[in-house]
Amino acid sequence: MIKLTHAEENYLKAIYQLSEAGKKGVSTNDISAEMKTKPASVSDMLRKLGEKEVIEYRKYYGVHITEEGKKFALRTIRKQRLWEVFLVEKLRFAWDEVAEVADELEHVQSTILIQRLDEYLGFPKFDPHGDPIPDEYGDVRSRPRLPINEIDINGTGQIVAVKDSSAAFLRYLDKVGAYIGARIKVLEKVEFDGSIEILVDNKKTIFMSKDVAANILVMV
Amino acid sequence: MIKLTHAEENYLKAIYQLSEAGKKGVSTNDISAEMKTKPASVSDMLRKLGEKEVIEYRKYYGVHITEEGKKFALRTIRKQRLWEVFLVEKLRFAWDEVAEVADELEHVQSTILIQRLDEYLGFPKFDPHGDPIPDEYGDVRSRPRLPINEIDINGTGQIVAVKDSSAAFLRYLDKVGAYIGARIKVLEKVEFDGSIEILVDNKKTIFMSKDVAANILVMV
DNA sequence: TTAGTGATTTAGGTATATCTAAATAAATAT
DNA sequence: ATATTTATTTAGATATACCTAAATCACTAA
Ligand SMILES: [Mn+2]
Ligand SMILES: [Mn+2]
Ligand SMILES: [Mn+2]
Ligand SMILES: [Mn+2]
Repeated sequence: MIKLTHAEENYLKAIYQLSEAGKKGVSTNDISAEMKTKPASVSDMLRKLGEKEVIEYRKYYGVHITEEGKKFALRTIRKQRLWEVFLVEKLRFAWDEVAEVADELEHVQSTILIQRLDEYLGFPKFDPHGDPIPDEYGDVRSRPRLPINEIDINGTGQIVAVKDSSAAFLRYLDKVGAYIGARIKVLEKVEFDGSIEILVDNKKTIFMSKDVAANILVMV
Repeated sequence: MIKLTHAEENYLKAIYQLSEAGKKGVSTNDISAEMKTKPASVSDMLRKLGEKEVIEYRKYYGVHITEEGKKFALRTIRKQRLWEVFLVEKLRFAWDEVAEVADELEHVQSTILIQRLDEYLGFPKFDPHGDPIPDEYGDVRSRPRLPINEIDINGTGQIVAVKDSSAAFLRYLDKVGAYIGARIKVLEKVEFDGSIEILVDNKKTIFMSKDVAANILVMV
């Protein structure tokens, strides 16, 4: 049976998520940026992950995650997101405060711990950022969702997730009053810079840049 | 500010607990046995802990923990015991199943996490094995307690802790029906081998060896 | 089609945490 | 008081996970 270290789990999760985002092979530099380590360290790690056959690694041509690798990555992601739910729902963490702690908790090794946590939380399907929680077999049920900037004028929907989970972005959303579950309607799209005005819960209007809008995901 | 690695935290906790048990300096071999590492590895670690001034280390003469070291050890112990309470109270772990998992969870770095966990658990004062949980300043309020074999015939009391927290011992206690909180009365002490018969909750009698009795702590 | 640039890997180094085997200090027994 | 035993440390290795600097590969632009 393959065993992964904490560092290997972190890299593999990053590789999985980068490959989901981009579809094609993931580059050393992308991983380096995501992991905040130097490209040289990434090359080292890719060799090791290749040997463990959780990625397919061709020098100079980026990596692809294997089926086996996906299973490991999804297991880590499941743990991360369950712990995020725990921190928010049970320990009253804000959604911008969970990243660091969940990034440690996700490495605790215990199958029963995760099963029990899942049960204790009521088998949540989504984490505090709207991201789907894989089940124990690695199945992810993802909802169809669109960034706000791709919604037509007068189109309506419900905020279901954020693409960027950085503390800075999340705190900004808190400040302007955008949150998961909010019902929105697109009131105006400025041709010039793509900025957008939305109505939240039929009460409040929010102006946002195209950049912000692109990071808020809505179910129509 | 001193930073300790996971391994250093584990060693320091072991050293603290061994020195509490024995009072005098702790030997390399004792630590080696407790940590399940070789004496050579312990020597290495002692040098490092000495440099960080959490222990006082004189080669060949064992170690003493410093005041600074005690603070760190008690912080780790606090975290371990709070997580043990969480696992038992919230996730329905048995008291013999928590050791391994809590031994990982105790290393998660987040002051707020522990404060919130403490609050969430209702500020418990004792862990599932009856051991006191230090407060956030490292103060431990320990109850006076005696091993059953030191109680006189017809003496009564309440089981408040176990000295040995190994899964084997705890499962044995489950089997014979001894548990934290049980009210007991010493019915007989066999002169020959020190074995003891007790009455539990005025209902059930249990025979136990002196060895077992010595590991069950009672408040009189 | 080749020179140059940027991406990537390799080489060599540090720090942590372990090990085995050898050396040495301390404790014990004769 | 010395020899033997036991405890402990040191020496030298391995494995992980990083780093910087140098080398090398791949792609692109002339
Ligand atoms: Mn992580
Ligand atoms: Mn999340
Ligand atoms: Mn531990
Ligand atoms: Mn305990």
